[in-house]
Amino acid sequence: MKEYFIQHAKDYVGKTVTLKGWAYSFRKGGKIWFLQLRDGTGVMQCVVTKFDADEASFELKNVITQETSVMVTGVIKEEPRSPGGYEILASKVEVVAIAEEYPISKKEHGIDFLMNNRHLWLRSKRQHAIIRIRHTIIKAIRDYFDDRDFTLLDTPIFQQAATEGTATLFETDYFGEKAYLTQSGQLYGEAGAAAFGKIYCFGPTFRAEKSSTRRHLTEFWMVEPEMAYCDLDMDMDVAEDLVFYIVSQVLEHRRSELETLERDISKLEAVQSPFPRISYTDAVKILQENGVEFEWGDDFGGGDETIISNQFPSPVMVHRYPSAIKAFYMKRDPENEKQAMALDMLAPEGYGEIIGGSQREDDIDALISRIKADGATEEDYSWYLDLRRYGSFPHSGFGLGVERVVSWICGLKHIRETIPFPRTISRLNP
RNA sequence: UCCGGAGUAGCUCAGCGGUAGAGCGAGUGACUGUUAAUCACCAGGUCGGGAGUUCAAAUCUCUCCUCCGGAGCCA
Repeated sequence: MKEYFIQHAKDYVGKTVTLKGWAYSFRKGGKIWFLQLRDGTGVMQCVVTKFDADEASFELKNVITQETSVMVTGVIKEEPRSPGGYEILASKVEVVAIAEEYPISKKEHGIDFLMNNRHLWLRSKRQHAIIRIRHTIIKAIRDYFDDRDFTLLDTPIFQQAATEGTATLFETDYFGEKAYLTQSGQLYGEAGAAAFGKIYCFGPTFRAEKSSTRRHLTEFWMVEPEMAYCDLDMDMDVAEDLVFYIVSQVLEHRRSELETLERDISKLEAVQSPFPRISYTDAVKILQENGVEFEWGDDFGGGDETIISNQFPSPVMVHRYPSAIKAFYMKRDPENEKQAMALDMLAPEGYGEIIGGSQREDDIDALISRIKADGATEEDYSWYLDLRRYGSFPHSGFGLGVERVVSWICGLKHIRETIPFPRTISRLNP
């Protein structure tokens, strides 16, 4: 049996079709009633009159409630008076299940109420638009790597050792042993780069940070490419190219969703490659010129990132951070030991860091001494060190946080709306 | 963890020592072009929990809980 979806309504003009969905809203009259039918792909106005529909269908106006599941059969026609430009003149309306009084109305609600009803809130226009843009962003990421000879390498979620510092690990019991939820697939990605040349991993990531801010989730999605025979400049080339591609795909395929969100699209259209690349040292100068008391060696706070990113319409890449504030696996700058071959990409409009990456340390002795300096042992990282023992190679990669990108592209005030069921420090349900 | 704000009807809020309120939503009725419809009628409450002050507490005090905003923390 053929299925019909509201987003393809223009292909159905003049045809009799059956639409299946839920009652989004309605207006009831004495001899006519209007039903806005939502089917997940769009909203269609259904017109039910005493003359065109059978009596049983017409009388359903007395029992139908918001979010009642219904099937409507009728002819699709163009209609300027309809919100979507098309409507269906119903010959038959069938109720599948009457909905109880729906808690989410079209008026204002507080964020706590909406988050408690997240499973229902997803049905509303705005959330629908965000999740569809998220989908397009994720598809763009996958297409980007798949089309450029990267191999997908799925990395484990249960891990034995930390990648990004032990303070933010979620600990779990693994048959009597301690295991941790992954903070990053990177170390495994490096093994993959030695096997396949160019790989990416893409999956959920967990950070037990006690951060309660508009840009932190405890569970978020990250894509991490890792590339053999790739230095920091090449790494930045890929990061820039990927983000530019994501933005262009959203602009091409999700314009109406951006409009639903009232996103200033000109800000996205202003994103142009090449993206600016500045060193950490230059970034410090920008801060100082803007009156911020900042010393070389400190890490940027949220406000600092905003000042830096506001200098540019495109995302800006800051490279060569002080090695002291960066992870053990990052290669030192051959020209300055105090700097790591690291890069962060900061999104425009104050959305902060969307990418963090680096050229990796390929010298085994340097790695071992830093592992020890962090209080860990060679044993803890024995398989990782094997990657340097058996054909060490220059390589680089980065991680892109999907929700930060969704938040920026959608122009959201808070990251909690970027994922269907957000996990934050204060929310585990629904 | 710190600072600030808030918990009153299904929802959003007003009331701030003296009879528990409004708008929206729900319900009932009218309407053949509605877009957050309009109009009329109507139901709806352990004022976050506990303790205290007072003749009297939604209102003042203490305490706990929850949420929100910011800071810190955080590739």
